[in-house]
Amino acid sequence: MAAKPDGRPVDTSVLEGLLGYNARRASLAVIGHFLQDMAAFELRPVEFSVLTLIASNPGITARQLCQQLDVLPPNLVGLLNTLEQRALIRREPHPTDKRASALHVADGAQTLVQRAQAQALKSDETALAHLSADERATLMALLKKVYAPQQL
Amino acid sequence: MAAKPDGRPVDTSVLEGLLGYNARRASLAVIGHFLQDMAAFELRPVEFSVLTLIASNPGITARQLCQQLDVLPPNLVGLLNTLEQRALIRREPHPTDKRASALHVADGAQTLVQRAQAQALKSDETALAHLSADERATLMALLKKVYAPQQL
DNA sequence: TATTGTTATACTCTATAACTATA
DNA sequence: TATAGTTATAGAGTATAACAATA
Repeated sequence: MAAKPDGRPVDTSVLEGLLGYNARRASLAVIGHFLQDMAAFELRPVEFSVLTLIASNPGITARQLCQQLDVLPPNLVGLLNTLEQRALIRREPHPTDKRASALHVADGAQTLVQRAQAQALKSDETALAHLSADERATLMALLKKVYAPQQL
Repeated sequence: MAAKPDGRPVDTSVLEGLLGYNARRASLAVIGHFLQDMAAFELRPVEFSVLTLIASNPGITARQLCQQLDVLPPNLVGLLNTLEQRALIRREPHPTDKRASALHVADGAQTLVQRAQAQALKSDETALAHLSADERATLMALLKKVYAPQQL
C-alpha cells in the first residue's frame, strides 16, 4: 500500500482546468497518431509540413518556410538537405534573387507527397474518431482562433 | 521581386485542414503566453505541472508524476532535485514503500504555488481573449475528448 | 521476479552568433 | 545597410540501457 495507491486516482482537477495542459496532452496524442501513420513514408511532422508547403507553393523560399512554420533558418538547412538528398525536393536558382533558392517538389516525388497527404487525413480520422463532424469543425475553428485570432 | 513576394501570401490551405498543424500552432501560442507570464516565478510548464500535482496530491510518488505527465523517470530526477534545492518541495520517506519518496510542497512554498496557479489562470485569459465563455468551455471539452476519449 | 529511483548517455529539437553572397 | 542562406555550436527536451535497493 502506498500513500497514493493505484486504487486512489491522482487529483488532476487544477491542471485539467488549464488550457495549456489540455492543449499539450491533445497535441501529444495527435502527434502520436501522426508519427505512427507517417512511419511508412519516413516523414516527421516538420518534414511533412515543408513538403506540403513546397507542393502548394512552387518556388517558395526557405525564408518563407521559416516564417510560416516557426522554424529558425539554421534549423531548416539540414532538413532541406535531407529532403534534397532523398530526391523529394530540388533547389532551383531563384528567378530574381541570387541569394535565395526556389524550392520545388522533385518530379518523381509528387506521388509520394499526395499519398502522404492522404495518409495525414486518415491520421486525423483516427485522432478525431470520438468526435462528430460538427465537433471536428468546431475544434479546428477554435484552435485557429487561439493561434490566429486576428484572421477570424 | 521574388517568385513568392510578400504581397502574394503563402498557400497553407492543406496544412490548415489538418488537426495536427492547428493543434501544434495553438500549443505554441499558448505555451508562449505561459512562458511569458510564468517568467516571474521562474517556472517552466513541466515544473508548474509537477508543483501543482504535488500540491493537489500530498505524498504522491515520482512514478505517479511520470505516469500522469508523460515524463520518463530519468528525466524527472533532475527536475525534482532542482525543485528541492529551491526549497519548493521536500522528499519525505514513503510510509509503506522504502524504495519511494513521498513528495510534498515545502512549507514556505505553499504561497508561491497558489500565486503561480492564479497567474496560470490569467495566462489562459490572455490566450483565450478572443473566445467567448461558451467557446472556451467547448474548446477545453473537445481537447479532453481528443486525448482521453474513453473518459467522456 | 518486478518495481522505484537513479546514473550515464545519446539523440532530437531549439536557439544564438557569426560568416558569405547578394539586395 | 539589410537580407537569404549557411556554419558552428550550445542548450533544452526526450529516449534507452543498466544498476542498487526494495517489493
